[in-house]
Amino acid sequence: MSPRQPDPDRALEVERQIVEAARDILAEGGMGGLSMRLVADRVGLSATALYNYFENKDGLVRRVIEDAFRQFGGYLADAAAPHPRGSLDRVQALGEAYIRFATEYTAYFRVLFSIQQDDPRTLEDIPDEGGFGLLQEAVGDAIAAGKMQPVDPGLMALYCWCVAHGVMTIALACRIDHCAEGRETTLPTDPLELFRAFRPLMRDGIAVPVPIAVADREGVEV
Amino acid sequence: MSPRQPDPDRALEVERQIVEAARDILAEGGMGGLSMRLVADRVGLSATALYNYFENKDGLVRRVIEDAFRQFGGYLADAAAPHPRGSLDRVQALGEAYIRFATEYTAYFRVLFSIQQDDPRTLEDIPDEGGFGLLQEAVGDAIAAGKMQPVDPGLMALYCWCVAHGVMTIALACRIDHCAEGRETTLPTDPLELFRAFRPLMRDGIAVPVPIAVADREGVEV
DNA sequence: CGGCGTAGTTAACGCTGTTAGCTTAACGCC
DNA sequence: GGCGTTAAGCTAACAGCGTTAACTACGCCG
Repeated sequence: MSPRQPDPDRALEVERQIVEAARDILAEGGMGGLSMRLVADRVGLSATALYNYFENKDGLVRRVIEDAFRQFGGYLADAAAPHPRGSLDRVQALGEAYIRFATEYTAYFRVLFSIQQDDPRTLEDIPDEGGFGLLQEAVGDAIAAGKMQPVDPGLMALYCWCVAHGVMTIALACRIDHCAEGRETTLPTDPLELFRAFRPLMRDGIAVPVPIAVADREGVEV
Repeated sequence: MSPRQPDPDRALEVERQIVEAARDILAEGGMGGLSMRLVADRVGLSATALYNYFENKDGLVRRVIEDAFRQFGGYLADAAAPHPRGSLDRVQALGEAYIRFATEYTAYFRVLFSIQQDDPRTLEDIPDEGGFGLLQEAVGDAIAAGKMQPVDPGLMALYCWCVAHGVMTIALACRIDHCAEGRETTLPTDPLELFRAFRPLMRDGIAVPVPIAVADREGVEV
């Protein structure tokens, strides 16, 4: 016995090339442009050879997504780094970086947060450690510093995430400018500008505040 | 001459059956389960016959989406009807109906607001008249009634939409409960509950308010 | 050298959207 | 009634997809 030994280094190298090709194709033409045969052509293999490295197309895509999530996490971390912990600016910077990443790497974002797939399990590992944990930490610090409402940091972080994610997904699915047709004032069509326009509403709320000290001084009026 | 006349009534009836079959298949198995041959089988035609009624698969899907958007608009209108115009409850009811529709008709919602497609133009007509216009109206009334911050109603409506949409798309793409792993408190995993948990944050903002009357009385403390 | 396992190949299956070409049926007119 | 015209359907086919089965070339070890 003792047949031919597998070469782990070479296998990893080929695997890396496959993932890289798949990533490029995905970034170029989106999910619809990705096929096993095309990936195989790029790395100079036949389509069936890919099945030696990945169980199936789903496995390959999953791998690309994992890498993209890691890159996403790094992107967010870089954006947060310049801002001091406990500051609202740090939270805002994370939100804006979220939008910028989605704008810059739209094809990735589309795949990362597609609502098409029936099994959201594939996404459950990476975003938490990468992105959401970072946001939750920043939010927790800001709450501890008295800059944000003293609520559950997880809930607060999730809320901030929802706003940024909502802005981006709506911007990708619909044309915002069309929502405002026939209006006098114009809405920002750029997602980042829109997100920034939301800042006052996020900070101070959508309802007219009823400050206690003022409320018992006179009738509620704004 | 004088050849055979086309029968518009029958053509419309067949077209209706095709759309209905496509809608059902979409609701059952999502976008991935929809194929021309399957639709054709359901209505007792061959796949190629569908091309007499729709330009291609995209056209058929677009038609189904249009219908779904109309249904969506009606769903929202029904939810808003019981609440008086100008009330915050009406706005909140619209938001909750948004979540409920997405939960109840998930397959529709996935197709309606997919971020996969590269052309968001297809979505641009219906949602405005159906859903967004309604929300914008409710928000405008609430602002006029002094219940909401006096900002551009379009911007305010878009903000509310982003929150609801963010909640739903995140819930569909990731598992919320996994975001909170290893935490002491638990986050609501149900989208509707989560949206309701966000209500205080939406109302009063995420930042600690600094009421003027209180701020100059003592140091800022919460 | 003989055997064995790795890493690749080609051929094929069943599916997809879509087109071309053919057939059937209904209608009005002579 | 027969005929031309046309709507509406059909089958066959093409190119592409993910995936499996069967086969081949290569290198190691005993």
